[in-house]
Amino acid sequence: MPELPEVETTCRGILPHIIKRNITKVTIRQKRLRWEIPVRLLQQQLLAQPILGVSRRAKYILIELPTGVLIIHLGMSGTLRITSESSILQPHDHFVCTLNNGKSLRLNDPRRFGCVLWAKKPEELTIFQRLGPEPLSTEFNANYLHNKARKRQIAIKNFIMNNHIVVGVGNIYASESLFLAQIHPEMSAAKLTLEEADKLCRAIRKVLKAAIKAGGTTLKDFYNSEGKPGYFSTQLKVYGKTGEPCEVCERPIFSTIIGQRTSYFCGYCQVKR
DNA sequence: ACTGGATCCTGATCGC
DNA sequence: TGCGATCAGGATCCAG
Repeated sequence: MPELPEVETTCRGILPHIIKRNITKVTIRQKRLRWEIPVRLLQQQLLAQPILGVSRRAKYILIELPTGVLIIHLGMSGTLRITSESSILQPHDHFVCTLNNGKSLRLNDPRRFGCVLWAKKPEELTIFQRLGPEPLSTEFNANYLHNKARKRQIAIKNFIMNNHIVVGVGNIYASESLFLAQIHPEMSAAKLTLEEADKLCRAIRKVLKAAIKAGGTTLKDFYNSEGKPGYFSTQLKVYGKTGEPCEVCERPIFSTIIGQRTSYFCGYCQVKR
């Protein structure tokens, strides 16, 4: 799925096409996503109102209207694209907003792990209240991470992928960040020293910023709002590189399953302890 | 309060 | 070529 950089790329891509436009039609072809799309509520709330802004919180895309916020999550396989209003609907185009500029905003999500929600204010939703800090904010720092990690026996990789701890770090960028910070993904979070926490925070920020700059990572099916891929995959150091030489020490990259997710690391640069 | 595992889906790929 | 097994970028929920 889209991790934070892909969601950020999507937000930036759709913004100029939808800002200040009105939604003239809402089409919901499949309402059974992660949570059922509130069809009637959206039909009531979205029509004939100007879109005031587009932003992101965690991996949620927030489209602000005068009476509330349309909240979209892309799940594992979702894309949100701008197309011409007349272009033919594709399989898995579940949710479509037709705009008064001849364009459409389309959520396509084959696996249907995404969601479309409505809230007066996102903060009123439980799922938003539980979210940890944005990784690119000052709130996410060495002291915060070190303090949260105390007494947590879970593997550090799972820990940083937990959106109650910090948002936006998914399976790709977790592996990449830990490689950059030279921390073994299976190390228990409780062992994280303040120094390592600092290194890890910086690594997460660096990786995410670089990925945003590159327009995200396209493995196979991430495309931005204009249908183009992201180019961060050329900068990946370990993700998907089992057996290939580590860029630093030239020993082979290992992969293993941690918390049901494949994890990639260098067994030499990221010493286990 | 934490932790690991199951779970929601479709589609691509791989081995036989 | 066909078919079943396995694996995917997420995150919630549930049992222990």
